[in-house]
Amino acid sequence: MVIGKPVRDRRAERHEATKEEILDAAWDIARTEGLAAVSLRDIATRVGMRPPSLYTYFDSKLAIYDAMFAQGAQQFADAEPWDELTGDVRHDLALMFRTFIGFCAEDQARYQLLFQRTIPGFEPSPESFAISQASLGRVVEQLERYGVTDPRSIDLFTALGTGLASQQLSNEPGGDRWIRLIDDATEMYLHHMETTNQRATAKGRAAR
Amino acid sequence: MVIGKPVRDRRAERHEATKEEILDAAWDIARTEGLAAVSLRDIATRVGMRPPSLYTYFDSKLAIYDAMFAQGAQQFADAEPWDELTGDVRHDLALMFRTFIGFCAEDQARYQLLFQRTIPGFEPSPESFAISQASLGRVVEQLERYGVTDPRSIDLFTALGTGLASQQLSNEPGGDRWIRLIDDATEMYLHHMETTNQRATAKGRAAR
DNA sequence: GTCTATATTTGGATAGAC
DNA sequence: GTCTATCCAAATATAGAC
Repeated sequence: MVIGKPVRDRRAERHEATKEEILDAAWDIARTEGLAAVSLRDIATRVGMRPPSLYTYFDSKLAIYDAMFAQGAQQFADAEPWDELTGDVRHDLALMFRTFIGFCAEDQARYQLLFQRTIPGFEPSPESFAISQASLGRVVEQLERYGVTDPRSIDLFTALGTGLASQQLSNEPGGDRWIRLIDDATEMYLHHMETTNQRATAKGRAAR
Repeated sequence: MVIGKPVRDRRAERHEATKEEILDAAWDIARTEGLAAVSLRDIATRVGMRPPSLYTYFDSKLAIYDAMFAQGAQQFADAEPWDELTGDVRHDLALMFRTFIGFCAEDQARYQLLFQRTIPGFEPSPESFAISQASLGRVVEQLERYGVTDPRSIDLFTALGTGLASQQLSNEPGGDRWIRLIDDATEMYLHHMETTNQRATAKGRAAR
């Protein structure tokens, strides 16, 4: 009788689990001490290792930042609310704003890592960057479905979302002073769509 | 005959001049290597000193960051375009956007230091912070002159400006892709003013 | 896979001579 | 005011034993 190869690689699974644990510790530090304050020493302490042992899992500190970037970008992709779209422009735009701004406001460190260049020497690998680019692409596609095809209007949309998120985070982290402006911002942007060369879809207009 | 006290204190003047030199060096490093990469060692090298000598001028590294913050806030105050206002709402709002966004886009490091919390452990002293708060206050006053008294609308204004600046800096530093949207943003915001409880002043309306 | 030991660099800060 | 000397701590990273 022949013994088959095991289907699961328990060693690899364990390895992956430990990598996750290390990243969790790194996020903890980033959130409490600041993204730039992450150190191998502190990570090691939290996971109960000595610093050199981390090199079994990551090639360098920047590799850890990169893995964090990939995680954050994936979380962003997972947060996209495509299954909650109703076809009503007003509702759907507000939903997109809310999702983006909520995601940003949820975690300042993650926002810094994903959307700003704050760590000297760090930039995401092409693979990690691709994840976040894909998410942005889906936002653009969705806007286009509502007739927003002018690149300038798309840029204005992202600027509005970023502005609300950025102000919320830097002036009142944890609060909702700018989050509460999402409906106003949506209304304002809707009017912009209607008065430039943009057209809301028939369904979108009908729902008003 | 009595010899009067010297009017100028040459020693103090020299001291101030050296402080400026040190801050200039710090800005150079911040702009080329990143704000977080500023170190006493590098500053000292650039000004031709040994690191300990810097303590004659500043009590600590954070004190240097604080002095940089004060400088940046003062530059912001000086950049305010109050003498270029015409009384035309459209013109003046666009001018305010352009001034703010131009100021931000000019220097990423300065933007980071003034408007974001990116250096672990740093926060501006009350004196330095007051400088930037005063500038913001003058912006608010000006908006109020145009009838924008609703705090929510004021917050929406700052969010729009911040969003354009932020997107410009993080996606296309040195470019003008979002800067070119200022007139569109102004138009959009103007309509928001007109449709909420805001009123443009008679003079502002008349000029349209 | 984890450790000890170690290298190396960097960094902020102080003491005290000149 | 500037320097040397020094401290101390933190930080990333490697070598090699277990």
